[in-house]
Amino acid sequence: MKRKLTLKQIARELDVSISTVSKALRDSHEISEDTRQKIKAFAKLYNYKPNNIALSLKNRKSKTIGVIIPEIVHHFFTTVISGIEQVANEQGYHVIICMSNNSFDKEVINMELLANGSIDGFIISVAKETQQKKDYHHLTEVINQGMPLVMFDRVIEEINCDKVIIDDVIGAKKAVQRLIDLGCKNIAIISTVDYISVGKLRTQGYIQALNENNIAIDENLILKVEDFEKSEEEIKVFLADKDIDGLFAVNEHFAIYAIKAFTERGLKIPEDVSVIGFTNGELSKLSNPGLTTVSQHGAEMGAQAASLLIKKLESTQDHDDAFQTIIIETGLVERNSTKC
Amino acid sequence: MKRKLTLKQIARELDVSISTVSKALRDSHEISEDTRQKIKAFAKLYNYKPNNIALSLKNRKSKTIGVIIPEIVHHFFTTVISGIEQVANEQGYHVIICMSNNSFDKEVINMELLANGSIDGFIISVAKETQQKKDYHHLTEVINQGMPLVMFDRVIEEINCDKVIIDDVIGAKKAVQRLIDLGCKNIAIISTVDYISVGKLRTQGYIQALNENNIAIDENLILKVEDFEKSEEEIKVFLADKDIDGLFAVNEHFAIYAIKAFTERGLKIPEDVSVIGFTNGELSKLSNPGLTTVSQHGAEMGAQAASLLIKKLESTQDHDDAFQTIIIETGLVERNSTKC
DNA sequence: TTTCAACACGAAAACGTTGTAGTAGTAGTA
DNA sequence: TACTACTACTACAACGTTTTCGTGTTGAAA
Repeated sequence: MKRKLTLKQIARELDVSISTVSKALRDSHEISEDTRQKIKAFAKLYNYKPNNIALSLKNRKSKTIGVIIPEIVHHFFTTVISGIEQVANEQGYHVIICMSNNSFDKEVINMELLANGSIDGFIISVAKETQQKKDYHHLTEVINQGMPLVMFDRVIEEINCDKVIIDDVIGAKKAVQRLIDLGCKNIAIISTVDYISVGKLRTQGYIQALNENNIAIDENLILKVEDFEKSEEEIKVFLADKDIDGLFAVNEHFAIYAIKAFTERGLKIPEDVSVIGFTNGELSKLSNPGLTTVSQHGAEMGAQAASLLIKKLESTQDHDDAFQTIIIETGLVERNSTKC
Repeated sequence: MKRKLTLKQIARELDVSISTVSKALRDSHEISEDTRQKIKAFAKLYNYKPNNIALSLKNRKSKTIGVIIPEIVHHFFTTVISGIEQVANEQGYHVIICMSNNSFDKEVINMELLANGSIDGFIISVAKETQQKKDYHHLTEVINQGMPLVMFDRVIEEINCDKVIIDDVIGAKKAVQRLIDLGCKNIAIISTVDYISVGKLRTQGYIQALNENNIAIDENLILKVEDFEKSEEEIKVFLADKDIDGLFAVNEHFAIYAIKAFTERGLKIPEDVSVIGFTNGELSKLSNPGLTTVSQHGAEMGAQAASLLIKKLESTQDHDDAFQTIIIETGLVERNSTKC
């Protein structure tokens, strides 16, 4: 198998020194026009490309950002990645992605893999399991090594670093307020167990909205889904006997399962029940009826996260440890699952 | 910012040579039990981790596989990645992912980034734009450099390399045959323009199924979607005046747009029209009614691709250029969009 | 006493770069 | 002639590893 062309080979071939080749290719004025042209022509002909690994080793940086996401299924993460790539590429950085699949172990392994030289900094949304376990040693370790880290979406408060989040509370509140404005009297919520930060916060928003409108909280109308895998069944059972006219779900899946459950009971959306989900993804767009959702502006989040990270990477001040938390505004995309 | 601990620092600290440290950490018998323990304890205490970049440079391999996918939205790709990771991790390889976002340029840039040392081999599903442009220089270049490459799903016939595909023709044929067996008389297909290989092949399957059942091909029942972005509208218009009782769509999106269009016309699924999609993803599961689809066994594909690649990577024979094409069987997952 | 193996360690090269410092050779100046 | 200045290069160190090949010190056998 042919090895890649190196400076050394070019040097030998053209009977000059390695330094000369390197300099010629970087257009150094130290090298005569003649030699420069000759070397450049040769390099181009044989398609010379510098070895990134060697460069990384030499420069002690890779100009690469590592992104760790828990699951790729959510369209939301795709938009975040797009945002990250946009900004990163503009600034001459590359992006590589690893999936943790919501597994703590995988998150740790992937971070260790990348942290040992491959990348200059992390952008991460932590795995469910990590939030649950509350074991953050891999995160603190990376930070202690002096590698910048930016968290987005699923962040961990205890960790001191830059963060980009949406205001889950306000986002949820907006959604529930909309349901109230539409005249809904009995509004239920389908959320997640509390160790998932976003679930917890969105539930808070739900409660605040009700409180501010002097509507009593009915614990029976709050479902905290335990197991994502079995959520469809859980939701069906939960909704089976509920007499509600409004529903707020903390993600797309739950909202769609709910619509399914309602439809099967013969209820009409939005005539009988208005439903609002969270995360404006593919599913919401394609669902039937189209799902009204809180939109998270993923691209914006990704862009901000990348900006923060790169700023840290390029700052020469070693102890610029003023960490920021950027809050991205949410929107409300109205479709046909809410009456107008 | 603290630098990572290196062998050199350990050596200086413990007043031994770098070689000694390296050997001690790798449990060489050349080093006395005493020193070995001392060094290992120190390394553990200060959490020494070898620098991957240096290792890659030295070994001229990174034990990392690069995966390039066109879009992450499709649940299908997620399952493929899982399959790849499964096999790769078992064999001590890591996986990094880059998205081309279906852009030719991004595909090229990402490949060049990874090819220059970061990875040992590629697993790729090419971008739409690449298939359209028929510009494969980045692929051939990588191959010429001796870097193994495995294509999956969207493959390019002209390129000589290992491939993992499903039999799109047979998969489509199965689906259409099912519609015929269900008693459908007028079966339409929503496909893509022919430069997308899978679209072309699935259309062939459709035609074969009809032929084998002595049903005449009606060109009016064949839609080849040009622009993904505008597909919803295109499909709506196409279906507006069609009197059909069966529909086969070459992906989930098209199937769901079709169902939406039918529903808006007041037609019932599956009573009036049976619909089958391709790719058994999230959308099919969550759509209402659940969508009957051809399943592609993504994890299996990923696993096979990774196996093929690793086999090539570990084979010492330089000219083991017998390339394989593995065909993964498709299944049919029946849900409620087809009557039973 | 000499010779030799075993032991425990160190020096150095290599992977592919880049940048600094050094050095021939030439031309110009006093 | 002798000095300087410039041109056009080359040598070398460094990034962090691993590994091969020394090498000095023992202790034991001859």
